Parts: sequence; structure tokens; C-alpha cells
Amino acid sequence: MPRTPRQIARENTMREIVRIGREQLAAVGPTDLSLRAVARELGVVSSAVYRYVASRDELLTLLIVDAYDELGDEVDAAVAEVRAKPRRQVHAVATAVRAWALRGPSRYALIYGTPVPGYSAPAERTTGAGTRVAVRLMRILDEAYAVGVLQSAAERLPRAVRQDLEAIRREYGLALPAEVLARGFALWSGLFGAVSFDVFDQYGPDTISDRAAFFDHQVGLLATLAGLP
Amino acid sequence: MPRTPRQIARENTMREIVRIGREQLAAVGPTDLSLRAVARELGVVSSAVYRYVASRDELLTLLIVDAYDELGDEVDAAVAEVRAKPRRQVHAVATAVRAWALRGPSRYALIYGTPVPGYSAPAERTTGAGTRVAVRLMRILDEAYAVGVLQSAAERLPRAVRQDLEAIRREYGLALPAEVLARGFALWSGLFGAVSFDVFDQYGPDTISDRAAFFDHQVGLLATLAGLP
DNA sequence: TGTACATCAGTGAACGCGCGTTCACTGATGTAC
DNA sequence: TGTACATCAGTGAACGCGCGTTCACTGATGTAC
Repeated sequence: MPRTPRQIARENTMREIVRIGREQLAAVGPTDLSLRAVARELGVVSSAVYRYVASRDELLTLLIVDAYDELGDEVDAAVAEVRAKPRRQVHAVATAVRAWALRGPSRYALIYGTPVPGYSAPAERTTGAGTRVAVRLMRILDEAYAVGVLQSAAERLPRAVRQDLEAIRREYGLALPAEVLARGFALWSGLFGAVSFDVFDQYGPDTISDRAAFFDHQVGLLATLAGLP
Repeated sequence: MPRTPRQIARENTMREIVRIGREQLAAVGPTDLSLRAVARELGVVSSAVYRYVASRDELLTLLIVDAYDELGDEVDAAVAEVRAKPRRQVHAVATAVRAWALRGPSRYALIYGTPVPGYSAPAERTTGAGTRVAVRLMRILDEAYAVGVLQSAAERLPRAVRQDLEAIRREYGLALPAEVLARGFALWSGLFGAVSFDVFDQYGPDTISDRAAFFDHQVGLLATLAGLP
């Protein structure tokens, strides 16, 4: 099926729209992102954008998936590069997430900050991309468990929690026990807690001088919590 | 110094404005909070609000301090109520934070979510209230350490991190060693990571069925990380 | 290969909305003598 | 205690701004015969 010039132009414009939206997010928070601004930047009258995007919400969805995917790619690349002990891999993930977030705080906010009021993400389009970092972390733990280097966890799980975790284990074909998976979740949310505090400036202005080092140490503690040696 | 009727009226109106702003945040995200809406609700023409508040930013500051303080009060009350083992106290803090956040997601977002674009909080007015939860957690750990029930921490701290933590120890008169304080920070940011994931709906729709139990378990893991028995 | 019709990208004007902030003003409350 | 003046709360109109979305339209590109 050969693509006509028109189709090619359409695909280019589509990519341009995402690129411009991304760029807008460098200057403006997710809530202030506007179709009209994108149209202006695209050099086109505002109503023309509706040829490509049904509404502002759809633009947001596009950008959310775009952000999740770029983050996912960078995390994957960072892990692939170290190919070392699992603890080092976790650090690689964490560093990649933090670096990506600091490079574009608004894009980070778009996916990990306050949800945009009035917008609700269509699950079928965002969840796949949205779970990539979590899945990556779980796989690292799973391999560590398979190799036998992961410290086992003895705490009791409430029934409901156990059931949910077992379901997740099955869905992703994880070998590690539910207790350890629970610790993986703490690693995951703890990681993003640390990144959000850093990016959103929750530590005072002069509290933490070397934030990269501080963050790295925090991640180390979380990795230990997860059972990594 | 007896207060004139005019002064009393002014104070009442001032309180009303904060109350209405708080109420607005039930319906609308922090970014969409508007002076005009507050004026409408107050039954007054929009320009009249400027008698009380110099700008929208000042209203935001008022509401931020208000939110931090209410949260701080509820956390303090929750801790005072249990007066039990430090681990239980940490759970009390965490439960109070989560409950408060779920009761008013926008108010939570105002202080722990994406910063409002274009607004920057005046440090001298917000930091005091803003550190209350962190300080509370550190004090719990400090007492546990004083009583000798806290597990010691052996990890090495990067020089810069150690220096910052020593400065904080001195400022707040904490006895616990810097290594433990670092763990306290992980507890703190991990706690808010977990709350944010919950409030901002980062777990998929059907992943975690009993979120309260899940959260509680996560907090338990973080408490262990902090060295609590 | 050429023509007739259908599809599609982009235009321009408009609708209706809400926002923050300023300004000259009226009339009530407070203060000093 | 009464009066003259100063302070302050609230009004109403206005400025200038940007937004999302709809709609009838023109002219170029694509498709079927």
C-alpha cells in the first residue's frame, strides 16, 4: 500500500503537532497547554488543528503517551547499558527517571504530577506505556530472585493485598513471591516520591546541596528495602 | 487595644475568603482557582476582593499555609491519640496524611502536587508550615533512638549528604545520627510517594482493590527501612 | 490518458466564556479636636 | 458630646487578554471510470 503525498503530509503534520506540544510543555504547565498555541506555532489557523486532533483532551492523551514512551525508552536504554548487578540496574533506572524529569518538569508533571483537571486519560491508550518503568523494576527484581541473590521477605500480607499481588504476578509471569513484589512496589513509589520531591522542590532552597548524591543515596536505601544486596 | 467593628468585620471577611477558597478547591484544581469566583461566592464585586488580598498569588499563599496547617494539626492530633510505640505513631501519621489527602485531593495537590505555574511561594511564609509533617516524623525517630529501640544504620554517606544532614540535626536538635536521618528522609518522601500514587490514581483502575490495606503495608515497609522494630 | 466527482486541508469569522487587575466613585465607619 | 476630616469597604465600568469549538467556505489532491 503506497502512501500518497497527502498521507505523508498528514503523518508529518501529526508528528509536528506532538513535537510542538512537547515544546509548549517546556514553557507552560500541563493545565495551560492550549490548542491555539499549538496552531500558532504550526503556522495555521486555530480551527485547522481539528483536522488532526478531535479536542484538547486528545492532544493531552497524545502527549501523555509520548512522555511515557520517551521515559520508558530512556530507562530501558540506561538499564541495557549497565548490564550489571541488579542494584546497579535499579540505580540506572532511577538516575534515568530523575534526569528525564529534570530535563522537562512539565512533561514529568503531566504524567506523575497533579492530574489535569477535567481531563481523564483513556485507560486503553495510556496504561501500557504508563507501566513501563514499574514493569522494568519488577523484572530486575525477578531476575535477582531467579539468580538467588534477593533477600527474602518474611512480613505478613493482608489477604486483599496478597490477592492483588498474586494476580499481578500471574499477569506478568513473575517468579518472585508476593511479599517481595510488595517491596518492589515500595521501591517504585518511593522512587517517584523522591523524584517528585526533587523536581517539585519540596526540600527547602538550602536544605540539600547535592541533590543528585542525596537522591542516589535514597535510591540505595530503597534498593536495600527491596531486598537487593 | 479594643477592636473596632470594622476590624472585626475585616477579620471575618478574611476568614471567609480563605474558607471560600478552600471550598473552591473542592471543585476545581489549584491552577483554576480564581479570585473572581471567590468574589462571587463572597457576594461581592470582583474588585472588592483586592481590599483583602493583593493578588491571586497572595490568595494561593494563604491557602497553601492553610492547607499545610490543617494537615499538620491533623497529623499531630493523630499522633497524640495513639501515644504508643514509634512504629504505631508512624502509621498514625501516614494514615492521617492519606485520609486528609483523599478528603481534598486539590488541596493536597496544592501543596504536594505540581507547583502552580507562574506562582512561586514566598519561602518565609510557607516553609514553617510546610515542614511540620517531616519534623514530626523525625521527632518520632529521634525519640525511638533516644529510647534505644531504633536499629542503627551502617551505610556510608557521601560527604555532601552527610554535611547537609548534620546541619539539619543541629537545626532541629536531633540526637539521631546522620545515617538514620537519611533513612528518615526516605520514609518521608516514600510516604508522600505512596499517598500521591494513591490520590493521583497511578495504580491502574483494578490493580489494587484494598488501597487502605495496601498503603498501610507500604508504610510498614518504610518504617522498617527507617529502622523501627 | 483524460475527465468528473469525492475527499480532504486549511481559512476566516464568529460564539460565548472567564480571567486578573485598574480606576474613579460613593457612602459608611473611625478619629481628633 | 458634637463636629470636621480621614480612612476604608465596596461599586461598576472598563481594559486587554486567551481559550475551545463550530461552521460555511475555497481550492488543492486523490480516485473511479
